[in-house]
Amino acid sequence: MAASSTAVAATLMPLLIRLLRGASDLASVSSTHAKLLKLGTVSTVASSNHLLAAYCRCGSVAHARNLFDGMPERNVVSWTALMSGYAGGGRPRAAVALLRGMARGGVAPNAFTFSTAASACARLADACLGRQVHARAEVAGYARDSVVATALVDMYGKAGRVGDAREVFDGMPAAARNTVSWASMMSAYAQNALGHDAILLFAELWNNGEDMAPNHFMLSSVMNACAGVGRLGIGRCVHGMVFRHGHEENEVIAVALVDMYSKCGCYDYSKKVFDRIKQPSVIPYTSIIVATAKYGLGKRALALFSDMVDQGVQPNSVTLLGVLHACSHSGLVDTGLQLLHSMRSKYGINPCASHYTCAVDMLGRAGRLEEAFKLANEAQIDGDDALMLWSSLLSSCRKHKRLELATMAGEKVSEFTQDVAGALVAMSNTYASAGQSEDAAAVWSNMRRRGIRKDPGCSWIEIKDIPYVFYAGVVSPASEKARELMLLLDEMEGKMREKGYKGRIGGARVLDADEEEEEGEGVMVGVHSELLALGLGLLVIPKGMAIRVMKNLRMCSDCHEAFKLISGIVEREFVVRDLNRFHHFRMGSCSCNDYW
DNA sequence: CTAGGGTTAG
Repeated sequence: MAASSTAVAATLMPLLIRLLRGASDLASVSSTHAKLLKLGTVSTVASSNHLLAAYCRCGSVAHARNLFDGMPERNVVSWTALMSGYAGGGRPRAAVALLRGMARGGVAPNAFTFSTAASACARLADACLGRQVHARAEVAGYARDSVVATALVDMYGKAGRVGDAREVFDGMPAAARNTVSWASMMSAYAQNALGHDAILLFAELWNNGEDMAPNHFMLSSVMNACAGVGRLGIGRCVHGMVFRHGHEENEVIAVALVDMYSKCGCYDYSKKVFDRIKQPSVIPYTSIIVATAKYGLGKRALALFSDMVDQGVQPNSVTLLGVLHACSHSGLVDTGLQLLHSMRSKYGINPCASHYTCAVDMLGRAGRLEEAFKLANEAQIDGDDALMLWSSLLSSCRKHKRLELATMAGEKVSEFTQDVAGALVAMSNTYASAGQSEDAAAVWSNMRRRGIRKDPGCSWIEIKDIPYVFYAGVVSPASEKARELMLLLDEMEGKMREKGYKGRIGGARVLDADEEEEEGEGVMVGVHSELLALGLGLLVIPKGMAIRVMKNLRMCSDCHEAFKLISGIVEREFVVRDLNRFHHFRMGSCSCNDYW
């Protein structure tokens, strides 16, 4: 009798296990669980582990936990399965905490455990916790395992510690570095605004002739890097690889391409790629809407949005932000306000800080500053989000020369202690443009006293696939080209004077090779970096080709004016990507119609 | 039986 029931169990078990592996819903896992209980075999560690994993896969960590708690014996697989369940179920902190639990239970973690724990830390973007996991993995001898090390690279990258990520990557045995490891290191760079380094690493992999076909993960990471830094040349080359390796139907790749072309100043290509996507989901739609917004094509962005809704695609919070941006950059202020106030009822999305900031910016840009202040106060935003909101108001006040309101916004800003550099510079510039240079200088000396430094503004231009970066007021290294560049800008300045231009674009210093750039001493900086980049473009990019310049800050109105004039003088097209949007200069005017 | 990577915004 007993022998026959054991025999039945032995034949049924593999079947039930197979059933579990294919199960994706709670009901079928539960019913298999019941059958296993009837057979009396559930108490073995292996069958319980199968059940644990199945509960986690179908998203019911609570059931998994119950089962786990009732297990008389647990091994490393049981612990790791549960950990993976927590990590995937949006409770990464609980996942990592299990590491301590298993130590108490006397179970030794393995490579699976550490990679799961590291990936949980990545989700948390918590370098401190991640470092502890790293240390434990090191002690246990798993830190150089291919998967564990790759998870650590990803973790450090997501936690903003690129240097640590690179250290783990470099410490891996060469044989352990596979496509995933390389792709993870590239995304670590790309996600930390170090796109040029991501591209260099990609090139390194390429030039070493490693026999590693780029998969769609790697290609989208690199494409993302190209988008971030506006490297059209490399981006096109990567597009070619996408074709050669047959990834052009992949939607994630297509989105990366849409994004890359739009951020490199090629809206038309971006739109072409988008139009080839068969059934675009919310992300490609959002991407093209944001792109359209950045080119100042507000009406077109709104049309794309209504297409999307007609197709039954649910917008998300990012989509609505994109649509608000479109309204903002095109002066469709009342449409934008209606959208803000109806997004909850129409699309079920609660406006959050970024939506309010965008709307406040839209009102401010349009000069409706009283309304902007009212909305800013009503929105009840606090924390770091509030800094963004008030900084944006501050720059609107400056643009519309409303010093009294600027001071109010400035007071709000000065309550913050972190990341205030940008706002303080805006405040100083506000005083400067109102002619109060002493107040402006006071803000600077206050910043110096508090040790607050601002990332310098810079611009860059890609020439024959190589980026050239410029900082305000200086050209280096000293070379024949540098001198030619200065002469050209002087010449342009002269021609612009005849057309009534009052700014100054020549006279940057040429730095000698061994000379270090000094700290900016005061409010006045020299020639802005975008003009230097433009000058190089004029020197070396053949006539007939558009010159594309990228900048890490917003374009100032003097430079904007200069670009317009020069486009008329030399009869060429320039595309400038600034922090927020694109400007397309042609025949003396700009696509933004001076509204930005 | 348990593990790592990619897309939209800021």
